[in-house]
Amino acid sequence: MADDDTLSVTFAALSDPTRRAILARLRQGEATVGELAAPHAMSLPAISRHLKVLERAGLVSKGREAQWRPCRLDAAPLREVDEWLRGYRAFYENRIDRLAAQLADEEES
Amino acid sequence: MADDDTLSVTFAALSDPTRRAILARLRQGEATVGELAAPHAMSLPAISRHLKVLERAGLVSKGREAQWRPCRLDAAPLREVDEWLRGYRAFYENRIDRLAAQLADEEES
DNA sequence: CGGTTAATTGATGATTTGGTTAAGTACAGC
DNA sequence: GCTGTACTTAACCAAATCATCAATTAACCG
Repeated sequence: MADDDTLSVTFAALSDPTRRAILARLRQGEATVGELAAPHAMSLPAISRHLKVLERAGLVSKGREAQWRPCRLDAAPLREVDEWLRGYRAFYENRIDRLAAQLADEEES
Repeated sequence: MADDDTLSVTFAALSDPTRRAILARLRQGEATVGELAAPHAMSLPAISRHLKVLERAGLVSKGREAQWRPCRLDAAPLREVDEWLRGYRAFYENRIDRLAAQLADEEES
């Protein structure tokens, strides 16, 4: 990861497929740590730590209900990712259109 | 990083501010390794490695022109990020609108 | 109280990351 | 061919990451 700026922490949190799977699961609603761990061939402590990474990135928040820690998605940091991405959108959108336009230009000359 | 799926590699590459700065610089057009290194208080080898990370992620490609390696932005992987993000857009967009709606509901009841 | 369940924390270890300096490669030009 | 410029690779080191199992905390329940 290296730095602690929001974007770096967010991207780092998203760079692990297990963590992205957890986020995907949380779109369907709250889930306990155990429920989140179930689909993964991984120990519970490992999932607990992945959740801590997501929490530190502000992507997940945990409640306390008896001995359960219901987790829920907190997507706000993704908006920053979206805004960052916006600065690059022109470079990857309509790629085919722009390629076609370029080819047309070449043909004209 | 951990895994080698495209999205993981891309997010990992983006999780470093130096690398994001390099991408930002490349939006303005091609640049040599030395030119990319100049703004950073960091040795040239360090930048060279950052570039290799970006290359492996498919975000940058290098040419060869005499002893220079002109680098250019290759934004295609960012489209995948955009697509991934799309699945979460509903959770972070119109946050204020949805909050207002929720408050209105509460007031009604 | 004692036992079970849910989850976190500690200790450990392998691997990766991100930086350094020093040496090596490749090309340009005198 | 020699020298300087551009960049990469090698060797090394410190710190972070990601997993493990074992121990701990905390709450419920009979």
